Amino acid sequence: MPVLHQRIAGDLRALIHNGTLTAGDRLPTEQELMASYQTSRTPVRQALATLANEGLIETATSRGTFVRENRPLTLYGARYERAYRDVGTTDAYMRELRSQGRSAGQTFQLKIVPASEPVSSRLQVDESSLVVQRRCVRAVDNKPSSVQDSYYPYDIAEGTEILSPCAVERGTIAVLASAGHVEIGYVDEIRLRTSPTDEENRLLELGTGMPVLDQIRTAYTAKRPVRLTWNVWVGDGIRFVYELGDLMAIRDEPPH
Amino acid sequence: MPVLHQRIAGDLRALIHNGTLTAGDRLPTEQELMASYQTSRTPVRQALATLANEGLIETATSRGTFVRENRPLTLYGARYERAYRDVGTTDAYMRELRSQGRSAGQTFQLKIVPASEPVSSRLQVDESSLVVQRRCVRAVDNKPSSVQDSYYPYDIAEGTEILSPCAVERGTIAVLASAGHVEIGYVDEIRLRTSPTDEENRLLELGTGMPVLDQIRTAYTAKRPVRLTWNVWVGDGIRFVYELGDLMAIRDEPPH
DNA sequence: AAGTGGTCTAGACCACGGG
DNA sequence: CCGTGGTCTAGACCACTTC
Repeated sequence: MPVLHQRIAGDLRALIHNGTLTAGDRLPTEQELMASYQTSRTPVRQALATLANEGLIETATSRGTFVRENRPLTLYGARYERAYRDVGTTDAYMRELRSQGRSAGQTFQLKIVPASEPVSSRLQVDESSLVVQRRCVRAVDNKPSSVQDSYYPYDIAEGTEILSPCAVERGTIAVLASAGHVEIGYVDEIRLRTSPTDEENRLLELGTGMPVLDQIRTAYTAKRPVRLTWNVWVGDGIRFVYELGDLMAIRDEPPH
Repeated sequence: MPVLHQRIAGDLRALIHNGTLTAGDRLPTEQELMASYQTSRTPVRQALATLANEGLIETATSRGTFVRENRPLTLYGARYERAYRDVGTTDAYMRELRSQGRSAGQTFQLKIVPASEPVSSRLQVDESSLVVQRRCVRAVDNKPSSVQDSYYPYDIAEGTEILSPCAVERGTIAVLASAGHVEIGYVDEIRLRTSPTDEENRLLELGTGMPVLDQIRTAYTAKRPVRLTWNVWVGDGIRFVYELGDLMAIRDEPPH
């Protein structure tokens, strides 16, 4: 038999899962829960903390506690026979998003910075040599979804649109390609990070305890790494899909 | 200026990051922290809860609070030109683990079960038709690391070693191949799950609030899906790496 | 002004682990 | 038996939002 705070959390979790409470709904206040369960504030708050941790609810100081929306975005890290095929028409991410019927928003920012360690080692440049950083903070359905930092060695970005401080319509991969830097492959790393930076907390509006997923893509030409794209996603807001091998006839979407 | 519980958490976090406290060390007791900070139990416990959430520490009732070890395992979801090449010698996972200098342990279990929804839709079999489930609970460096459930349509497993209730030395992919079911590709899905099941909590010894990562691999022959391997990893214990495209000369390991 | 969640105090009892 | 963390009580003050 679970203890009180677990029972409270379980009851509320059930209300959310069975649809009695849905995205955006306000939960009972702490006072109301204390009254319902004839208890003090501690177990009520512990129950709410648990649910907040699971990403089911979010608390808004002075306003209340609300059911959190969660429709994870599906991102194809590799799609059979599509990699580098339809590059150059428009940004692949925006296209994918629209095909899933989601609304998108983004802001751009350009910086020239010294390469920090994780960047320099992957781009195989000296630490603190200059790299171009293009930051893109993206929202899906009007909620912050990811912070993307793309890094380019300065000698490669020089003289191209990569140095323009706004979104490049045809995509930066196409820009690099027409400058002679044709990407032929990439390495994706994916890992969980449980303690986001303060900046990520602010930009992504992470609730208490929500971890992030790092997706680090190092892209190569035949000669060298030319691009490092570091995506930080709200942990429960993304699903990665990699299609690999000679898949051909099989063309179903992976389920839910 | 942060509030008290944030200061306490920050101080302890610093002690862990700078190496004053290392894996397995015991933290000051709650009483000691209350004395150090001249405060009551609440902010101390909140600070410890925060760190537990980040996976930095774990609490052991009646014994104390300890610094948690965390050396994430690197798992190659796809490695250029290696997929399906050296299959058939021994289990790929064990080989990879040994090459990273980690010790491995695993337990097996065989069941024949009706296919639940997420399994049936991916294997394209009727819901609640029979599938073979091979469960493998894996430990790395003597700590639970992942629960792997592999599912096979019954008609495919029938008459092969897949139905043997112990580890198959040459690997199940080779077994299927010699029975005429040659895998030609797979689809990997990766996502975060913030509320693990009670069973996962028990098997993986997840601390409070530690999420898990689902890695769901659906493998295909030229005709149909033949295998579904569902890995559940301790959230901060794994790093996935996918190498894609025509990478050839570039043969550095991705950094830490 | 009233109500909300965030923070903190100062206690209490419990189950459990180790000497 | 004593110390540990887990749970709970019964208060308090604050900053902030909403009315």
